[in-house]
Amino acid sequence: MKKKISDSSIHRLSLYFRALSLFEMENYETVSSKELAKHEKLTPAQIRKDLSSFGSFGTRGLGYPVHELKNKIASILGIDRSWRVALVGIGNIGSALVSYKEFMKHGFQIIKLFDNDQRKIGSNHKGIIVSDIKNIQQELKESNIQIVIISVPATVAQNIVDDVVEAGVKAILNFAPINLRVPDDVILRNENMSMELEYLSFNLVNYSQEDDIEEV
Amino acid sequence: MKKKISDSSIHRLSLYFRALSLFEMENYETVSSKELAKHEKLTPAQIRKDLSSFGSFGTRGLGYPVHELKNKIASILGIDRSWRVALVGIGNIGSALVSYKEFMKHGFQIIKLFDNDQRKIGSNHKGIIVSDIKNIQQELKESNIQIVIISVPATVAQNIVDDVVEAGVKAILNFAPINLRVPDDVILRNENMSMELEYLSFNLVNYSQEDDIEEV
DNA sequence: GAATGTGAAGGTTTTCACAGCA
DNA sequence: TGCTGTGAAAACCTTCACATTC
Repeated sequence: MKKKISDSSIHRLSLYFRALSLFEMENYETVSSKELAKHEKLTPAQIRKDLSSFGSFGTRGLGYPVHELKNKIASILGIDRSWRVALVGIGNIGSALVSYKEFMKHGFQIIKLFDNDQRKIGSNHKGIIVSDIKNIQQELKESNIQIVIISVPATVAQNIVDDVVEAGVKAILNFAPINLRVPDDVILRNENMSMELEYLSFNLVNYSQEDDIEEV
Repeated sequence: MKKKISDSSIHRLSLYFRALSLFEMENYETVSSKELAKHEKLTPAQIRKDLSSFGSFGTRGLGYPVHELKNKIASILGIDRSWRVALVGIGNIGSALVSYKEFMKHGFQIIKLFDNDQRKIGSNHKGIIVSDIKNIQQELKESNIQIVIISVPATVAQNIVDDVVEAGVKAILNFAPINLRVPDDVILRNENMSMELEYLSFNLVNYSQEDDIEEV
């Protein structure tokens, strides 16, 4: 057991979960890898391979039981429970994330907010009082926070992450456009929104229709 | 020429650009693949490979000229120019993106906003008057929009994308948690913020320290 | 001496194709 | 018959290692 699961495979599990939620709402009992593949623009073989690394969930000749598979994936992804999340930096992006319903839907409960701006400290965002970042270590521990979202300017992000790590948090989602250093036992992911726009511009510049005629 | 550049390679170019901007600010003249690699937690070989698919930018024994390479990458990524961007859906996420400075820094100018909410239409966000989504096709064409950002609820996203495509836009960045259909000549990228949180929870659940002892 | 540029090797991920089961 | 589960093959991506250049 316990082969390494690839990053892309984990990401695809999120897609499967989302697709299955939709199929469930439309009262599908079962769904085939082919249908799922079509829905998410993937190949049936890939879906079967992905799922097979966690077990045999389907029935030959029939497909996968929608409700059951959805629950199974939720459990694999760890979104069948509630996660205690804190968010640091109540700027543009930060405020938007506090109200972002998709997070709650998947069990990510933002229950603590931090900022260093005196005007924001003590204010109420969606029922949460903003704490002073000075007390972050203590408060993260007290509230048993499991995941921290960083949405502060790049210049201060590393210092904050150091505090967060020292407070014992093992999972961090970083929106600051900078590469942060964390110890090996801490999982860090970056959300870099410019990156996808740059991907678009790269493709607009390099692969516009006309080019396709040429070869080699 | 014209080998296919991989998605991850394009994404890494964005990282190189960011790192080079920093090195430039610190007045580095040249930088080696080793230094860049350390900065972005990659391998030197990978950086050299990535860059070599676009040309020979370095000097053996010396490294890469920071300023020049930065400009070169900007040109490859197409961020050495200004892009005309429209944003649809002035909700939580939408409003945050309008004020997101990283976009402007990389040449992505949000110059049109659309919404279907009568209370928002006509209002002013960062100097832009929100247009009625009814007129989206005409206004996208009139303003020569090249990239559209979708930040509307999942239920209405496909309809809007259909309009956007019909207006001739070839690049779309989608924040709605749904898989959108577009023709082959339109580039669509998805920004799925829950996905990264789910990646974190997967790892918290499946790979906590203790497990590492076991094998096979 | 130092660091690039790059074929070749090695590793990982995806796809194929089919045996096996409902 | 229809669709899963899975080894094997193919495709893709990363790392190695070294000849080459400054």
